[in-house]
Amino acid sequence: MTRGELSPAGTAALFQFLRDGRPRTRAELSAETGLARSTVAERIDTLLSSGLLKFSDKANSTGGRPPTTVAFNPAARVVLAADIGATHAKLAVTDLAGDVLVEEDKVLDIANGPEIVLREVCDRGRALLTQAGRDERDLLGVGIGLPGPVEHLSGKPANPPIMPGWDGFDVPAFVRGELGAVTLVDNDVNIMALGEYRAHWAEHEHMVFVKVATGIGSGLISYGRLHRGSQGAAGDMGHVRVPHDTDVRCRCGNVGCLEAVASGAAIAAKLTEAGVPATSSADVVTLARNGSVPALQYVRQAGRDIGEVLATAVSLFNPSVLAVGGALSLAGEHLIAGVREAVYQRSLPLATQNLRIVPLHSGDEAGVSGAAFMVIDHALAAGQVESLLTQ
Amino acid sequence: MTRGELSPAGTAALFQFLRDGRPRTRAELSAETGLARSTVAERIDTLLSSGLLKFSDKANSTGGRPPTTVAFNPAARVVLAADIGATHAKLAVTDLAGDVLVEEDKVLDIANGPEIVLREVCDRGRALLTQAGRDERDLLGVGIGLPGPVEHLSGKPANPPIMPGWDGFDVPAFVRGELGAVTLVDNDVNIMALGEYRAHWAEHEHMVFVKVATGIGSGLISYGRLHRGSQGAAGDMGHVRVPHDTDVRCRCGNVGCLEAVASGAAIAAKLTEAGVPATSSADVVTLARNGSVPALQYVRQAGRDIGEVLATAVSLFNPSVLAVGGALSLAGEHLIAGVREAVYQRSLPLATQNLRIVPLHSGDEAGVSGAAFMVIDHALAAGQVESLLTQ
DNA sequence: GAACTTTTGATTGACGCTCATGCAAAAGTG
DNA sequence: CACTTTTGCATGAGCGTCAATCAAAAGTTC
Repeated sequence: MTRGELSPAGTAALFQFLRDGRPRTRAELSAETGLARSTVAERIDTLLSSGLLKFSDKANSTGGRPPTTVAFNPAARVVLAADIGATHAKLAVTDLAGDVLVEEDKVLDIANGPEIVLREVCDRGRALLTQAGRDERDLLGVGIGLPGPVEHLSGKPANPPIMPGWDGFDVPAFVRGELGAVTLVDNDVNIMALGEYRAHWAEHEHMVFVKVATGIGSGLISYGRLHRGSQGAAGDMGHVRVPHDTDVRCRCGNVGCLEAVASGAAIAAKLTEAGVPATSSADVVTLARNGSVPALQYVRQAGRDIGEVLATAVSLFNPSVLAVGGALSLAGEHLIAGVREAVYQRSLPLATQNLRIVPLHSGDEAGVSGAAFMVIDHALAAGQVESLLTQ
Repeated sequence: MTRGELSPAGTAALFQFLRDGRPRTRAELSAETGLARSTVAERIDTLLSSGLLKFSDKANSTGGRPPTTVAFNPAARVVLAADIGATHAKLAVTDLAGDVLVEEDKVLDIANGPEIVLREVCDRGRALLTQAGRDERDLLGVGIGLPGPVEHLSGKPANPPIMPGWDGFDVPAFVRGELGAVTLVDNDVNIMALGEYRAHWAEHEHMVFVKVATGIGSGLISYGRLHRGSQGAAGDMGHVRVPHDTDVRCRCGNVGCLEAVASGAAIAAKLTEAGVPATSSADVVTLARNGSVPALQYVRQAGRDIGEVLATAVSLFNPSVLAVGGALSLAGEHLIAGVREAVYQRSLPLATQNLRIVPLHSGDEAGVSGAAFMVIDHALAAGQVESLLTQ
């Protein structure tokens, strides 16, 4: 009787050991998993020929033949990631480590509706694949971030305020029709949170990410996983009440909403009123960078206001990392300084003693990186790897 | 070659299918799992003899011999659960469905320190076991809730404000020494949240539970799992700022804390000041039940204040259930009415359209029930069941 | 360069788990 | 009582895992 051909479940289980990217020798794997050397060897062979593993450097010899090591091979497949905003999009092809291989910024108008926008994304995606030297058969999946609430399970936008024509549109079905690949969708703040978390803070359990731009939103990571909420609406911060400024009217109809007080749009309005013309977050950032005193003051105060709300989030959610990103965070350290000021003042010592309040480390790649991780986490999870072994 | 004796992993996997308590026939299990009839039969035998399954009613005949059904047997083991408060404790022995078999309320002072308190809990626990007709060998584990922050992984209280002598005490080691059973510990609000969730809202993904008594705290359930936070301090609501009343000083040194405005202690103080003497939450409840107008007004206003903070929690966390419990919630519908008023006013429609704001369904059993579920979930999870099969 | 050490790949038989099958007894229905 | 369906028991085939062995490969040490 010859030895068995393959055990998909067992092989996938071994692969999970190697997901972290650290190279290991066969002997180490045998010891770690408790499997026999022959079993490990056979499974390694399967994984090597599927491409999911690759040979790594030889380890140091201890007097005899040095052991070869094998490691996760991020180049086995690629992911197409799209971070779609209201007026432009960033596309990228990443490897399985979430590292961007090629990327591209595109001007597009989300208001053109899903067919036009998504077809363009798919067309440019194909071009990027080619540019990266890969093709559609290498696609592990497609990850898309959209600027509005998304029901993640179905991939359909849910009552998005700024995406005419997108409500209920079956994004995964459309993209699958174009590119033939599994497609996952989430809102842009969530994928930024995921990208920042997985790229820089994965050893922490809980994180809060806040994006301050034209609007204000946040993403929550609980036990390393995005907390999406029951409507996919978790992280909404824009219409939380700020503990002062209760007279400011918000477009939502309420008063004192954070977005009406501390968003890029709100600051621009305040500046204009103060005689310093500004219409957008970008204007505010430019002014702040050029040393405009009122701009700096307003940005810092916005940081404090946001910090007031984040103090509540910190008390409730008790994260160990609070990351601040979005266009307004590009106006130097003033925003985050205001956030720190308010959070440390308003939170109990227990909640802040191990809390790090940091600017976004990922820069503007956070979105596509997170979209990629969303796909990678799904497709490389336990129970999904088997399908990658046959090919 | 005879058929194999047992496959612990596979048998445990079959058991997970039956965890929901629904009786099933062997044929159904074979179809659901894809396993052969003979394999299912053998595993069922193993589970029956371990006691984890029991025979259930016969299903209806379709013309021939009616199939027997098997179901999860909650009586296979028992759990000792303790919900320890500042001045008294509730102990219970539950079955594996979390149902209370026997229970007991005890007066005790947490300030006596861990040895005295825990020894008494263990002694009474043994008595309760006997009363339930079981003994220590039937113990699946012990679950304990404590009135302060707990590092759940180690089971050690972490800087508890009202538990002198408990800081860093190794509760699981002590209890294991007394009763020889696995012991899990968490704070009392978390176990109440878990108890309420598992007993009444398990089909929902996300829940927020708030306990309003002498203090104010909350427990968060994310994807059916307690979100404990990085210091085990998640859910702290007492020192979140209320968007008005910013002049009220709190014992924590800050101003405008929710606890200084809306807790049972705060209401009692306000009533006393208004000429209606009251010193505790219980006094407030009694007054409110007797129709004291100022008491009703203050309770309702406390509900609004708490609702203001919960509105933020709802926006951020986007639960589908918000459960309100704690001593003050016993003062009729006034507290929850205030909560509803503020939450619905201050939250976006997307977050509230599927939100239910409900009083605690579990009553004062929520704590022990949650402590039991904490143990059950841990011990009956994938990978833990195997150890129960050998015996 | 030779002897030694350690890893690797290939081979083998033993063993245990799962499956499909068959059969007789059990326990109902009509 | 004939019929139907479930159940328990037995059997051999197939497959995966393991332990053991051996020879080749690839370094280190003297």
